[in-house]
Amino acid sequence: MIRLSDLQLDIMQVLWDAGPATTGDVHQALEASRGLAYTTVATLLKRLEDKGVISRERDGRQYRYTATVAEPEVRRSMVGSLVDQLFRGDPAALVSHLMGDEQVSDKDRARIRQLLDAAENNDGEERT
Amino acid sequence: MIRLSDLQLDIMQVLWDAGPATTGDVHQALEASRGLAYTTVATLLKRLEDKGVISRERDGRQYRYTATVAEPEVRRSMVGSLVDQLFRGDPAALVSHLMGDEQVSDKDRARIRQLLDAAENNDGEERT
DNA sequence: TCAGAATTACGACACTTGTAGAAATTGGAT
DNA sequence: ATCCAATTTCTACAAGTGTCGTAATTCTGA
Repeated sequence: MIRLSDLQLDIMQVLWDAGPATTGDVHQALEASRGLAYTTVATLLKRLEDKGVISRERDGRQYRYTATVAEPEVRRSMVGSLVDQLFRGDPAALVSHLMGDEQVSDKDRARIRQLLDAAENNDGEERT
Repeated sequence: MIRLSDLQLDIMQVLWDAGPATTGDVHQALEASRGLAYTTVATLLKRLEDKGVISRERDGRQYRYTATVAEPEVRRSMVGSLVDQLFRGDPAALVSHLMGDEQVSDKDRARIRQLLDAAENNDGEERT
């Protein structure tokens, strides 16, 4: 089970979005939102490598880091944990929660319905 | 924003499910799944109290702990974080993920649709 | 070739969490 | 009044995380 913290996720996001990146690239990408010291970013990258979720390859004087786990995989893992933790393993309960949450806009709710309808149609197709 | 770890959540779950409970009660409730030392449970409860998510009240020689945050509130908070973190703040993307996740059974998917249909009907009613 | 700028490596420190033993407290039975 | 068993408090330690500074290394332009 992969479990990443907020900050770790922010870094992975950079690698997922931009592909292989150097410490400097990541540092810059997070400049606005986080404003971390360059060396902090370097430390974080090293730890993520130790953890096995990214790898690096020399590129001139620097390293270029690449995610070795894909975003959907991390999502699966983390959403799964959350569902187990907070919804007794019942994904439908999570959706139910979402539909009743004021934090979720009506627009979002509408989109969720559309989405479900689309999925429903696909099933219909398959059964034909 | 409330953020609780697995173990912390397990403890809260006991308080949510069983209502006010003593250290011994919690210890026993988690015996099977966790097998923690009595004093470990005591430490955890103290920390949760420091954190402000539970309170305690003397009851004879012992304390009785009560959750001061409700389960839905913690769900809101934690699901919100997850959505921000992993789905760029888009709850529909989370549902989309759920619908495409092999981890989620067809039965679950069917239930989610039902659930959405029910919600849809309610909206219809309101508009009548 | 060699000095300076860029980059990496290493070490540090504070905080949180998981874990539990030792010490102190205390309510109740005798 | 006192002792015991239950309960709480205190202390501790190992991991993991957020955060950097200093030291070491290494290209590269002059």
